[in-house]
Amino acid sequence: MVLQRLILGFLALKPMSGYDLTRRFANSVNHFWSADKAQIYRALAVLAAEGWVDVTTVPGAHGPMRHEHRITPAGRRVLREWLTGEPERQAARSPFLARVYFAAELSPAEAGALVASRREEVCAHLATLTAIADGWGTPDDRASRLRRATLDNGLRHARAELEWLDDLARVVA
Amino acid sequence: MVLQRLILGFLALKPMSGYDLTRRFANSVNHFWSADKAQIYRALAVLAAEGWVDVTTVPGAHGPMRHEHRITPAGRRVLREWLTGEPERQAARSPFLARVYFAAELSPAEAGALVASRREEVCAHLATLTAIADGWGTPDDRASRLRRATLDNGLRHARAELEWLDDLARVVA
DNA sequence: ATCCGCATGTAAGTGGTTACATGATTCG
DNA sequence: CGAATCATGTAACCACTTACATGCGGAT
Repeated sequence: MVLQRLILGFLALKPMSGYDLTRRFANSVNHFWSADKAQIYRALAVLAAEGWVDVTTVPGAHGPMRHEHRITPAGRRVLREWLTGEPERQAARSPFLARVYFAAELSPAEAGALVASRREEVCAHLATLTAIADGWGTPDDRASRLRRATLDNGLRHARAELEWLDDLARVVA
Repeated sequence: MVLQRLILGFLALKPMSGYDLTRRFANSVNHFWSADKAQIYRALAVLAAEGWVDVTTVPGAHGPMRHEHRITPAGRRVLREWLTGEPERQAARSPFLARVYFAAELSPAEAGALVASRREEVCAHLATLTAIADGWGTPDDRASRLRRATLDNGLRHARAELEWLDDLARVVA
């Protein structure tokens, strides 16, 4: 569902092939939504069947044929309805917190290693987000500011996680 | 995988039935892992088939028969291996950030409503976590402090989200 | 020739959700 | 007598992941 809507969002900007969308997902929304090509091709088939996109086959600039997907008026309606509709609730699922919950089974040293490895992951993630933000540059219009806000969200949460890890390090010791 | 390990974690504390586990999930780890009974019963069948739990049928105190699941030494080994093993990476997926990313399709008023409704959700979540924390009382041993830390994680992230929403409100206006 | 990037998809499996289905006991 | 709680599960479906499979065109 959300994946379909995200694809409609991208196609509202310009027509794209499954390949284009796969790259887009990888380098512009990957910090809050990951999707691989198997999923994307399937979702595109559904969108076409629903009449939310039209598909035309065009010769690729260098290589095989491209299937270009263009959003239809019905597709735009669906996109708007999603944006203004009821929020979907996401089930909380954190494998790391699951480990922390049962970390009393571990020695202080082992628990410390668990926390340390998490800290490294979060630092790496923070660095990734910062690099993406630098790459995007300073946002100048409303759309850019909103896209940038999704990155800031990740940055804030990463910093919150690091602060919490500092507390946790004291608990496991 | 993680669900199976969580169940082993609970069974390491004491033997339980699928019903017991369902309630446990609902009222002690729901803030970082949700699981419904259909999943839990399926996972228990797998754990039994792997030889990580033993099942005995005992008469229920009031009602039908209970299937009591007891962790085996092999099960304890699997639990320990999970706790000390490589961290599983979780795919980021936030339906709300997905909307924000494409919120330029909305009017300022509509985008404002989106942000406001999110704020209410987060406030409600914060209240829920606070209530759970009050219900648990002050942790006195290591295990309790670790369990409590999983709640503190949620509290920190909820507060970070609220701060970010304040920034976002300025962007959409 | 061979590898890389472009471009398309299918198949099998895992994990999670929702709805269905049954039946006992206890309390009002 | 009916509703709630205890207690068990199955079936169908949806979303996501991983691996497989194919083939063109351009660069080394």
